[in-house]
Amino acid sequence: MANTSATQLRRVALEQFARTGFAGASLGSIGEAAGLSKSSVLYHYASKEALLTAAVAPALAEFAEVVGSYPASGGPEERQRFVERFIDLLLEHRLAVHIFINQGQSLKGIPVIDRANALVHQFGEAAVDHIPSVADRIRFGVALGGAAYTLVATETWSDLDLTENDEIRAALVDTVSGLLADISATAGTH
Amino acid sequence: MANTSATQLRRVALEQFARTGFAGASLGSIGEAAGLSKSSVLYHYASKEALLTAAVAPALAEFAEVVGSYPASGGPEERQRFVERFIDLLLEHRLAVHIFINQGQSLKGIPVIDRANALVHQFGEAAVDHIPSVADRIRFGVALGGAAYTLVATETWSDLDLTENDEIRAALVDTVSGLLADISATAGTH
DNA sequence: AACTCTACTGTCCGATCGGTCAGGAACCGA
DNA sequence: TCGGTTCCTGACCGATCGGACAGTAGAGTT
Repeated sequence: MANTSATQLRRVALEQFARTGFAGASLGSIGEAAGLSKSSVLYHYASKEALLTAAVAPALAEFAEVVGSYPASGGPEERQRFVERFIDLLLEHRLAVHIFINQGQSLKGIPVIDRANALVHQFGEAAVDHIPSVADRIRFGVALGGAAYTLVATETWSDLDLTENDEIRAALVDTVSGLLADISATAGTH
Repeated sequence: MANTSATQLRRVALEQFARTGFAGASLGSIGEAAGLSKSSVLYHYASKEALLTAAVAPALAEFAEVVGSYPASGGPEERQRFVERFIDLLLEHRLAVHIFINQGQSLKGIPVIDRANALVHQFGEAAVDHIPSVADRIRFGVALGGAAYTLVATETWSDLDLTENDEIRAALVDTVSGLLADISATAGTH
């Protein structure tokens, strides 16, 4: 029941949309990779856009939850918990995150992408709100963006299994926590 | 002489290839944005692939130079100089870097992209060679990948002029240097 | 005036795109 | 055995893609 054609299509589509881009991935090649015809893809999902929506929906929901839990004001232990949640989100949904980051602008107009863009914007505003200096905002961007990018790059250029790799998770949490700790140290003085 | 149709086309093409993806950007839309017809685009560049090649050529040349100057063994002051060169490269050629990072896999087979991929690979190998621990490799990835991503994201979601912004450059150099300093500190002990 | 070269364009072509539609095969409870 | 539902398919359509090609306007040259 868990491995239906519909879920298989979602998986394949997510990967191709992330790798080749939404425009570059054709319904035919997605169907072929899933062992189906183009017509069958359109049987399960009414349109290419609907397939994209279904493919990124779980990531979007979890992303919204994590962004909502951002501790604008809070102690270092709350911040630590947030970083871990964020890293876990990136690990689990790195393909969807890759789509949001790299195609968020060119796919404007597609509702699910607009919702993701709104979340990113809201996240950025919340962060900028309590991070006054340019240097600290850059640090914030390098920390979170760097973590997101590193996961995609690692998967692209090596063959490590990221989902089950606690060492990588720990290293990411450590690096990002370190960067953000520098921020709260200086931001706390304003 | 500097602002010919050919150079204008290169600029427009670089931006559209980065934003919409190589597959998503059509010769017609590139020509339209440059005030020319699709036929004129193909007059100046024999094919879409040739246009891509011409658009990223300067970035690729400089990238090769910078990667070649990577100080596998060297003091902290050499490392500092390398970081500054790298950040300047990202600032100047961030659109091309964006293409290399995000479309390097899907555009395999195009010579100029293969050359860029080889450089990235060579860069990664050189780094991994003298960075033994997983934690430090992650730190390395977050530092350089995060810097590259942050520039593109900043340009995407804000309207700052990055080329002339010394504050951002300084913040990036500082952040990346800090991360890499942690690496040389621990890597020196092996 | 005739010629040449450069920059540019409109038209046409085959391939591929997303999407529609009619229908086939397997299984269903009645 | 039958009608209904689910899953899947090939054939087809209009649009758009990258690219080929013939031709034109204009500036120089002789």
